Amino acid sequence: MDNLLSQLPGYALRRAANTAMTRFTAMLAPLDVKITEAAIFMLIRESANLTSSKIGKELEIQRANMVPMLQRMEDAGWIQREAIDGKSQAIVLTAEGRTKAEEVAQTVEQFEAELLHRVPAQHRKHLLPALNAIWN
Amino acid sequence: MDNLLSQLPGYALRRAANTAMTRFTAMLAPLDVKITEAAIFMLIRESANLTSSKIGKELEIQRANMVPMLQRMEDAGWIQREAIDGKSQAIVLTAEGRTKAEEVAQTVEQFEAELLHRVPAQHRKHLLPALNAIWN
DNA sequence: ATTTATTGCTATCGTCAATAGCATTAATCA
DNA sequence: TGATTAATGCTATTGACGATAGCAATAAAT
Repeated sequence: MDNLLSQLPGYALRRAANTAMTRFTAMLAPLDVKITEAAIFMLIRESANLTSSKIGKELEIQRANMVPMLQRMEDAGWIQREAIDGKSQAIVLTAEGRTKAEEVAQTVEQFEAELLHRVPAQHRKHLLPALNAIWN
Repeated sequence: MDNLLSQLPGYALRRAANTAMTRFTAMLAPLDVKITEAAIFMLIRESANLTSSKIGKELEIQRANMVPMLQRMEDAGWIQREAIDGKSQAIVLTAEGRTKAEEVAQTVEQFEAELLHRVPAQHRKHLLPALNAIWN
């Protein structure tokens, strides 16, 4: 009965993403970090002088939806805003935020390793290029 | 800058699913059918005497979340409930629902074909087993 | 200098999934 | 058989994430 739907790549994609993200959510929970915040951490950890809209463009998160994310991250003491000009503000990690970012990076690494491990070896190297072809 | 995250299978999985589901949503919109409803249609189209909780188990949708779905599908005139015993009810397609189910199935086929087409040929046959390994 | 684009924001909505709890009925087993 | 346990369908609420429409201020472009 399940055969039916699990023959469909689109359905499998949805289910796989769901399963993986549930797992990732659980792994991030002890850090009190959400998935999207983890992505933001990964980004600003490596690049300085990113603004909200630059991050949004990169992660394809709309400006309007960046606001509460960054607000929470600021309230948590992880990021600070620094005026670039009268319009733009750089999103900068605080000391606490840097620590959190490293913990996140470590969790990401673990999560990604687990994920790949689930995929049979003969399919493993095809996963990333296949997925990237779907959204790029 | 994107290189960073798009090296991560988990991130790619999330983005790919997102892109694909956005596309699927758009394709279903003219039918006034939502993604989860499409899955339900695909299921009850092929199996008779499914109950809400059987569908839920199959699709891993919680009982509580099945309620508004089936309610909407009933209000739309696509399904009917038929008592099996004092506790369970079969979810049955109406005539209108059968038509809708066929349209959905056709849309699914189109969507799945498009999706596979996006994946470079050399990775194509690996996608389904890789994804199924992740959630199964 | 004026028009256009960008930035950050408010407010609101939609989809999907999760949790906790409840009443009714069916199934189990002592 | 009678009492316990499990299953079914439901209400109510919450959370994460994404989408749209619109606004005021500022920067960039012509």
